[in-house]
Amino acid sequence: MSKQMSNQPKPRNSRSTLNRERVLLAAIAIADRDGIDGLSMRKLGEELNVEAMSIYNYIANKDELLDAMSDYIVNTFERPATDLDWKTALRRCTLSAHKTLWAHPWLCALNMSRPKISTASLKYAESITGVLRSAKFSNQLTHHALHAIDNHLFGSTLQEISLITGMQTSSPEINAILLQQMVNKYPNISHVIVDAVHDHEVEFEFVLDLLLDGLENVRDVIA
Amino acid sequence: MSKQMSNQPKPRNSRSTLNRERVLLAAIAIADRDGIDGLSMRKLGEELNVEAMSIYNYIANKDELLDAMSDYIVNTFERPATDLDWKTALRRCTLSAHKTLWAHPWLCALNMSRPKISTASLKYAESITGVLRSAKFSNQLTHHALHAIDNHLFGSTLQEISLITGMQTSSPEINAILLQQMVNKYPNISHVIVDAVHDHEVEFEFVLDLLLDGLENVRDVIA
DNA sequence: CCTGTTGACTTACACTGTATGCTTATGGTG
DNA sequence: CACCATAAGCATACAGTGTAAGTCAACAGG
Repeated sequence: MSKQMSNQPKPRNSRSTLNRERVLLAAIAIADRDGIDGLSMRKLGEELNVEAMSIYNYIANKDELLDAMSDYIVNTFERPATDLDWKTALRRCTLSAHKTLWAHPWLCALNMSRPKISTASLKYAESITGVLRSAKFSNQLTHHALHAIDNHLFGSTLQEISLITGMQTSSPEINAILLQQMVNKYPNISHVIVDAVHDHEVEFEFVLDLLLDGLENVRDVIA
Repeated sequence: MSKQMSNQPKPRNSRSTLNRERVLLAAIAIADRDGIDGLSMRKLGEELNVEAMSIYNYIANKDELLDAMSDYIVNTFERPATDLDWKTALRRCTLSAHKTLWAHPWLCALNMSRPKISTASLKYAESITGVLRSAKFSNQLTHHALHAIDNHLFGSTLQEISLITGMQTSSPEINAILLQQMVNKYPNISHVIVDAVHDHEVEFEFVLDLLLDGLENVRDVIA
């Protein structure tokens, strides 16, 4: 009976410097620094002072690594408070998640483009769904609301991020020239752009409120 | 003066079977068939009965190819009709674009993850902006509306597509088992899922209407 | 016919993820 | 204490990627 039951593959020898969490954190650090395309197994090994192949003792393949990275962060999403009214609670936690996504610019694209329905995402969705149900939304409307909020969170943030990084790749002067040329070709856009406030946070909140208010309205009209 | 001016790189020798459009169409066909990851320069060459390197006579690099593919399709987006009220016009062309995106499942992710502001996207945005301005939306609100609609179009569609393709990768039996396990772990989601209608088209339209109605409301309240 | 242009081909290189087999340190057991 | 099965880390190798560089042949204009 002295045989230890190690269902978790906890390494018992002190030699092992590696473990799943260290791999994950290093991978996230690289992705934050060099972008998700800059994350290769060899570079990850370098970061961990280990050969690339050693990493495969802790993850099955790169896809699983990417999934795990995504899960790791989604798990840190702030959950909706249960002692607030539904709108404030969802508003608050969505804005919090929005901020988290900005801290890891690669996460949006990763999460949206990979089909996996992870337990992390499910747990988060479960909490949101709970709030909506408590607020007397119908099943159908809860379903719509969940998707609407989720899409806005990931979709808008992704667009914000890719727009910004796109701007940053070209120099300011080039952007200025492009803007000048735009005035001729795209009069409507130019006109709007000039005196519209460009604040992602504001814009994100605006549409979020549009959705939340709209959902509330539909709920009350039907009821 | 017999020398022909060929500013467009039109090949004059009959030998050349290749041209930019043929490359583009073949690339789109492969992406539609095998997914965007299944599109490699060598496979593209094979499809065109040509070696991979020959393609580089018509495109600078793969990134430019991807941009061009995206542009090619965005250019086919139905433009908003000018003889309809703004809401119907935007509703109609957004639903049309939604359908087009579904026909090329790789487009959403591609377009959202690459920062480039293409002329194709700008032209489309210009037309939308025109409609909004004609409908007496303020500059600020037009700006918000444009982003809201655009985000919904690409964001929601991307999520729909990746969800579907995710389901398809695992077998139906596995999905059934997962669903069963979910009932315990995620009671709220399970409860909602059971009798909610799952129709992407309906869901997409629902949120779209939420946005359009909300925007109209904000416009009229402010005015 | 000759010649310069150009489009297609060939080769080569630096990457990628990862399958396979080897080495070596380690902790548990006799 | 000695041994050894185990597993962590390593080295090699392979198929695949995008693409730079150099070669070759077919065509058009003179």
